[in-house]
Amino acid sequence: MNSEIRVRFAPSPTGFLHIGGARTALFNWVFARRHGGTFVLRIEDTDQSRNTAEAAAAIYDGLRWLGIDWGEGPRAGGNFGSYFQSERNEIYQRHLDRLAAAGHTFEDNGAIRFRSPREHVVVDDIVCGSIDFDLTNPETHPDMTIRRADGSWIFHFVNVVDDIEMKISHVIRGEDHLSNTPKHIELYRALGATPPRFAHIPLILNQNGSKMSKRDAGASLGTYIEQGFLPEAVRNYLCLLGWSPKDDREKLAIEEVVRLFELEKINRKNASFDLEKLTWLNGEYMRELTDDRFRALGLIALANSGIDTAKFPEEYVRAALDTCKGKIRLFSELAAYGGFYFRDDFEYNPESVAKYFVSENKPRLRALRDAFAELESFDATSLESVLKATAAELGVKTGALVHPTRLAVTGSNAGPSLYHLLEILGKTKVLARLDRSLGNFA
RNA sequence: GGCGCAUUCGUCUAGUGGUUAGGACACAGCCCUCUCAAGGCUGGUGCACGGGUUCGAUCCCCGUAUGCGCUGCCA
Repeated sequence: MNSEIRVRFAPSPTGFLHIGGARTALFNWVFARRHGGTFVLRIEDTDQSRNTAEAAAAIYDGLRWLGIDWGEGPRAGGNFGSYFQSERNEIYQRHLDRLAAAGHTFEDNGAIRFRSPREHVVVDDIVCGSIDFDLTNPETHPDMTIRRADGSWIFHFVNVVDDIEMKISHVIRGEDHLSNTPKHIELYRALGATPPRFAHIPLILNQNGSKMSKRDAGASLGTYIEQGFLPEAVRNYLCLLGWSPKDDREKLAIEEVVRLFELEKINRKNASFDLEKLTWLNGEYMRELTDDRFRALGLIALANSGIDTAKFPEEYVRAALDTCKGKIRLFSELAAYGGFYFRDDFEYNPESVAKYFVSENKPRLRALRDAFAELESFDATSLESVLKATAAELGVKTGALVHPTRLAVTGSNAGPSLYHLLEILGKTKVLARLDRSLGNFA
């Protein structure tokens, strides 16, 4: 009975899911799965937030996106509800009464404070080790308020009461709570409860080493969703911040993380969030996407970039997207990489224009354009042989034709395979774009 | 200020009382190549500093510095 693992993620509904909170939730979830325990979601909305339901939705959506499900909590039910602190008033009152009856409280200007026993409290933390906190000095450790004069509750109290009531066995939370823990332990004892095991995990910092605040661009999980990151990549990256399998592997399936995860192996050092590395990892997962999923997510990404693919034949869109798969690390790059398939008004890269749209290339490109015009079958194989034959006739290297052509047709010098892209675009568009570019030469 | 936690390449990390301190991202160069990407190869940068303990410390102890957290009738 004492072996039942129950952990919780207890965010307050601020309207978005902090990336650090997401990792805390993830570690709790992985730990629960590792030990066959229960992961509880509890919404700490004591601060009379107005739009709790909407603000909490950001939390549900973020967790769901990451593939984190909860065995108990809002929308899941459970035997220890409500899972909203705003609906647990009677429970808190009951515990407060007990505390008062035992003489642990006193009133202060209408508020209720908890009278500290003033002892040494040793926090035996799974991650941080054994730490001795001296709470004997009233100057440095004043009695904490647990209920405001207006009747609303203070975090420390309700957090502890809920963890007792919900039979939480392990509290896995950010290291910013480490200094709060001795106070919480005082409360557990005063309430006659055995404190749970604690594990304080390091914080996630910005790339410059500063604290990631709500204002920082990457602080919200939502920004990664919007930019087209894959949930499995973000989840994998988050696992690697403060934890590792110790064998140099980095790309790990979540099942593997669950199999290997140990709180004891969590680092104690705060970690900086490295967007570059996340992007790299995302690219690794992008390459493994099934064609169908890549197409589906690609369509969404293009739509988000204002590109309407609906007016193109299904087969055309499919072929176009397929040439982009494996080439981009992030879906937000898709419009820049393959947007030329769907719009004629794309920008021409100025540096490339200066380099390739030069006078000596004009007759070459015109020769190629005329050769293309005579092609009956506008397929990749034919296009390649015609281009190479033309290059040979002109006495230039293949690249001398490839680069200006690509630029003329796509506006860029980076993109999908040229011959395939020409085939998909089709003769009419290709010739039109070549003609347009020929008129724009320096 | 007080209390607490931390400190291995720029970043994420592996690691040990004796290692050429390993991997990854990023970066540079080369190869491959229709570009980009991927892949292959090569390269540079690291144990914060000062004292101890020890035959020997990146690793153990103490101090300093720096960073972060807490120090609320925020959570």
